[in-house]
Amino acid sequence: MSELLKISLPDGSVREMPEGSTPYDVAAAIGPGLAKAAIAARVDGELRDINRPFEGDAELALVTARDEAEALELARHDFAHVLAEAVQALWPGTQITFGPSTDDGFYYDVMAPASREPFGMDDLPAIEEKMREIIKADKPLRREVWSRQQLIDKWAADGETFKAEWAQELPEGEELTVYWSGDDWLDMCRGPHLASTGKLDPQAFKLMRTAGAYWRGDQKNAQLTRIYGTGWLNKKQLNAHLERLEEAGKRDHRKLGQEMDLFHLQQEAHGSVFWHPKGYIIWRELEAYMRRAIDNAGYREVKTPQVMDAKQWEQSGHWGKYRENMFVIPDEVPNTEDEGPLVSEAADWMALKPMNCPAHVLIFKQGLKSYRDLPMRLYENGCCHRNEPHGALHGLMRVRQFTQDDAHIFCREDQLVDEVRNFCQLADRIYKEFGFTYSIKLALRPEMRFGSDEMWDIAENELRDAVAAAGLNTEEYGWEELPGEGAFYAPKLEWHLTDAIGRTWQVGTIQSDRVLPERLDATYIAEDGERHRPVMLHRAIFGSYERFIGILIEHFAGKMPLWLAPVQAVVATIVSDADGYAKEVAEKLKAAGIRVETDLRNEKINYKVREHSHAKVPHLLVVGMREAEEGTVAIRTLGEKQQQFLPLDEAIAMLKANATAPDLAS
RNA sequence: GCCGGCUUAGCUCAGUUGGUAGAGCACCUGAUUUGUAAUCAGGGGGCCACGGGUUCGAAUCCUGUAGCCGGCACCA
Repeated sequence: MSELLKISLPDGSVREMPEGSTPYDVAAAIGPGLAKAAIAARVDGELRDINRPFEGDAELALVTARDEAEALELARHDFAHVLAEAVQALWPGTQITFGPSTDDGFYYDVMAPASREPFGMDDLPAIEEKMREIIKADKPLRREVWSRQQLIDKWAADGETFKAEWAQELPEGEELTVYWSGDDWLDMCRGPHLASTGKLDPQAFKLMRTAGAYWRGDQKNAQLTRIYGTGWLNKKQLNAHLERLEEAGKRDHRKLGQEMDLFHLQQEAHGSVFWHPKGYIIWRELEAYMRRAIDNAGYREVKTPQVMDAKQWEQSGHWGKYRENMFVIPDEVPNTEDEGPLVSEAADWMALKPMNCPAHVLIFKQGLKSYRDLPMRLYENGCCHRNEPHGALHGLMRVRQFTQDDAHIFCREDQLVDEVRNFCQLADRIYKEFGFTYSIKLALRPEMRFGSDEMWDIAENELRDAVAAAGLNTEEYGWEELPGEGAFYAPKLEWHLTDAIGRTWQVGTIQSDRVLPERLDATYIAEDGERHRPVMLHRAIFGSYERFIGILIEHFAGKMPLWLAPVQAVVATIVSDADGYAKEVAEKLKAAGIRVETDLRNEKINYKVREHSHAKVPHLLVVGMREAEEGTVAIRTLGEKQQQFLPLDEAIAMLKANATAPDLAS
């Protein structure tokens, strides 16, 4: 005689259910409406299939489409399975690998059969069609527990070499599961899944693109085709998402950079930016802002050589570990007479600096340093060159020539945590002044590195401690540790900002480094009269001016805050009679430090308004004969419909106040 | 670097099965003196990314290269 299971529900009630019953049975027992609405279950906190029997007494919370996060996750995961099934149905012999859900959908990595090329955009409509068929067939998704050997045999028999390889590495003891789609297709998967493919809305997904992706994320492995889709609960959500993407496209800094005449890139200098006058105003404002910040924080600014001898790079370790990314140039005028080969010894080469750190150590090393000199904080707007993989270049976000707001802090061990914490606070203040929210990560020791494990233990722990001291190691700040992602000389704290379409980019960093001071033999004289090794903190907040400006443009959709706007005001006339007054207004604004232009063209005011609005000029000062006689201006502010009529003096005072940088505003 | 796609006027884009290149905006000229998101008319503009091939003939087909776009890998 089987016992009854006690199933506690969120409202505190307990239901007794026969052994072998499922969350669905509970839902059905409560009411037909709930049975229909329930799509999955949280059993003792774990998200599970609605049809998976209880294993004992349990706490149950039924999941419905109202639980949007869970519902989306389940749907996207199911879409991924349906995608894989569809591809195999269309092209037998296709190998499948993995297909997770993503922030806005799903993907699946597949390997096309040897008989055909990798899948491309042209294949997507057919796959979508097949996916809809599978969804409409309403195939039950059934969980089954398999042994590891069963899995290996199954994949080997099917010629699924990737799956077989993975199954080989699965742990022996663990409960391994597969999910059947109907009774003719299965994938190994932890689950959970919806009850059947028919729970998906066939109109709520769209395949977006294909891309190459390496098996297990390793360049040495085969390249699979990754098919990306976006997936939602219904068509309305899908359309809203597609609209969001379109809107995000309008914020793209590459597009706005061209439209607003800020900068351009061209083939002959790919990866290096041509800054136009308007774009460079933003740069100069940021530079001035950062100089104020570092002056106040006790840094001193320096400037170091662009090119140094390869011997120097050998000593710093860059020649050995970073040379692939360095622009190397011969330290010799080629002999044009016989064009003899240039020798390849490091001694005969020079290299453009990919980083500023060695040069800052060289400044530190000039003269004897006392413990009283520490911490010594050297700052540089350092222009670096890195020969990045061409596929990595991306507008302003990833370039080959860039300028870092780079500083190196030389300090004693006992000063380190304070320095890191102070830096965290400075970075926090600065990001907030720009209106950014950031996430913070700790990148741990990489495979290719200098220094002992003990040294890395210390370095990693002190960064952890400093972040904890600053209270930033929380979910709110997206705190996460990234194994293997550190630099070859030090672990890194990383600050990340997000672009228009949700990609995150590292901007700020601080790294505690004991390797470079050692390699370049930096020392100071301590209280004991002996030479000691300083610790070196590498740090940046903008990361690079290029990337930071790219993110600013996308964040503000080109509508820069007044203090950063390249043109802060345009004085536009209605009739030529007011030209004289318009010039006078512009002169006064200019004298007050406002970046102003005049528009005296013989065009209708509607035309001028439209044009300057498109150009995202924050303030349009319209003047006609009325304003000229009264000594006023009509101010139209970007994004506002109402205009303000102000006496000229008041208008100037207002603009001047609004154009103050946030760190200078009282 | 790898996979897929793209490259036509300053910009955004058309261009049928291969037959000698088009629009809108911008620009120039003229007219228009206008009160808050496009005044009208006329004009000039192209090595169809670059190289090689197929063809009587190539923007169009094939092939190589470069750059760009989306990912991957790598990274600020």
